Amino acid sequence: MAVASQMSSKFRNFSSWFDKVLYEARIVDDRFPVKGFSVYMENGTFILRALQRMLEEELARTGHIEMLFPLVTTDELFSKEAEHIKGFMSEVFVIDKAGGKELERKLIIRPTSETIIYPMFRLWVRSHADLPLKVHQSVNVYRHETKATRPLFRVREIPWNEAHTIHATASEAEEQVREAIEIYRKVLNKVGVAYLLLKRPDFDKFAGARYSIAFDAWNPDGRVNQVGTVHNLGKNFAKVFEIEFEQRDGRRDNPHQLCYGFGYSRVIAAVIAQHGDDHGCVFPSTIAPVQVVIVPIYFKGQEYSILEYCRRVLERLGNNIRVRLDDRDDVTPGEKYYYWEMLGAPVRLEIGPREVAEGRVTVFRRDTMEKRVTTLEEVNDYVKKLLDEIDRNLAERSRRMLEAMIGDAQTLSDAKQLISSRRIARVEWCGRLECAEVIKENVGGEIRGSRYDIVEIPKGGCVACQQPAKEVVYVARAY
RNA sequence: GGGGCCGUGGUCUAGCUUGGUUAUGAUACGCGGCUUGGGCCCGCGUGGUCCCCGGUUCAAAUCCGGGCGGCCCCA
Repeated sequence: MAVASQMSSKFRNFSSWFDKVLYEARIVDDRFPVKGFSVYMENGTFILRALQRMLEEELARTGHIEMLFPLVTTDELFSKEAEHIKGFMSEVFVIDKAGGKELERKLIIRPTSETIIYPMFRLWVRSHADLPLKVHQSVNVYRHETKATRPLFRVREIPWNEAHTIHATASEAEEQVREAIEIYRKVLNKVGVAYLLLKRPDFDKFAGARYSIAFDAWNPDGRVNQVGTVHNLGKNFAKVFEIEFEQRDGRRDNPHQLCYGFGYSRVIAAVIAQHGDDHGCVFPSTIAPVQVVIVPIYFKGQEYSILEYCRRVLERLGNNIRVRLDDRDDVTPGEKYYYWEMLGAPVRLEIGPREVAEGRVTVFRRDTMEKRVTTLEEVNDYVKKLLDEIDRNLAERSRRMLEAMIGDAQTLSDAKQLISSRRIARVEWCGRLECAEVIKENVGGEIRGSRYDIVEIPKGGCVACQQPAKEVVYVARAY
């Protein structure tokens, strides 16, 4: 109950807290005059690239090859898979003019790249020896969101990584689902983002998929933030795109396919939203643009010796730590503290006459706002350990917050109570669409799915109809 | 999809109800001085299509219509 009633202002007024932080921490500038399109400033870009590197490293390690596919498809290709087109048509950007003239063949800007990549897969895949084929690309996709756009969360230009794989058998495809989940899990762990791993209900799966698994990150306003999804497409797309391969026994068949996507901008949003506080961003060391900032505290006449000592600390920290010496002399230390706290630097070293005299360094950790003291000799080890400790603490704190946000509900009104107090409701459901609609209408949140990572067995009746429940599902408002 | 609120220097904001001097203040920015252990202080200076288009009026930041953009609530 007392989950977040008090605490920082991100829980009280998430939108204005978030907008202010994005702007002041120089993550994105959302003042670009086209709705849903924003500018990634230096820190946003740094973090995006850092996430990209981490993810692509995992993808490469697991045998994914990187390619780059075109931005556009045709409406003929786009319309091949019936469910797919139904799911995306309403939010697609179309180019129908070029050079002032109507195009005889309209172009569709990718909202996702199945219809761009799969015609090529048809050409490339010949035999079982070509499989598995695992391809990925980090690109922007475009969706004309009709609901209110929100910076990083719901935008019309979406930076993400999408992977597309082809497999000979259903069980290999199943195995690939697990690998994909593991890849995303690793990256999200490195930045301490806590999420629910959910199998989406049938009515909410990816358009054209057999089933969809999603990573829903928690958010201070109670809405969940889908940061990644893994879809098992079965043979649906292979059939309509006529992808075939020759098996060992010479028979031809359609292969099984997966596609999975990892939303960079939404992960950035999750990191900021989950770890941030009243002072601004709190970044884990894995993605912090500046991991350690050194703030000299000058005193008249001692500027030189203090700065000299700072440089010695800087040298000891070596090249493996992203460290910055803030040697501005027209800004007071206090102002620098606020500045670097807003920017989310995990560690700050304060160095004034005391430290110089005693051969010590005062160490401030951003996550808990605590200060400790170490020595010049030990500063490197101390800081390295502390950075790891901060990463662990952020992840742990965020995970606990997620757990605290989840509440069990036996009745619709209990569930409604949970949703309106910005929490996530766990309920039992019979699996019928009518009841999903009843839940949505009466509770104010939608069924996001059932746990994929653990088994939860329903013990009672559906929260809506009281008939025997088939699954335990999570209900929340969503971005 | 329905309803409500809002848009004023880079940022936040007063003024709008009841139209009428040079659009208010803070912050930021630039220069100088003083300071430096949590946003210090003093002086001088820069910075505005009052979101856009149209209308009403002698006169519009202010009233009306439309558009664009943002926030919130409901479905």
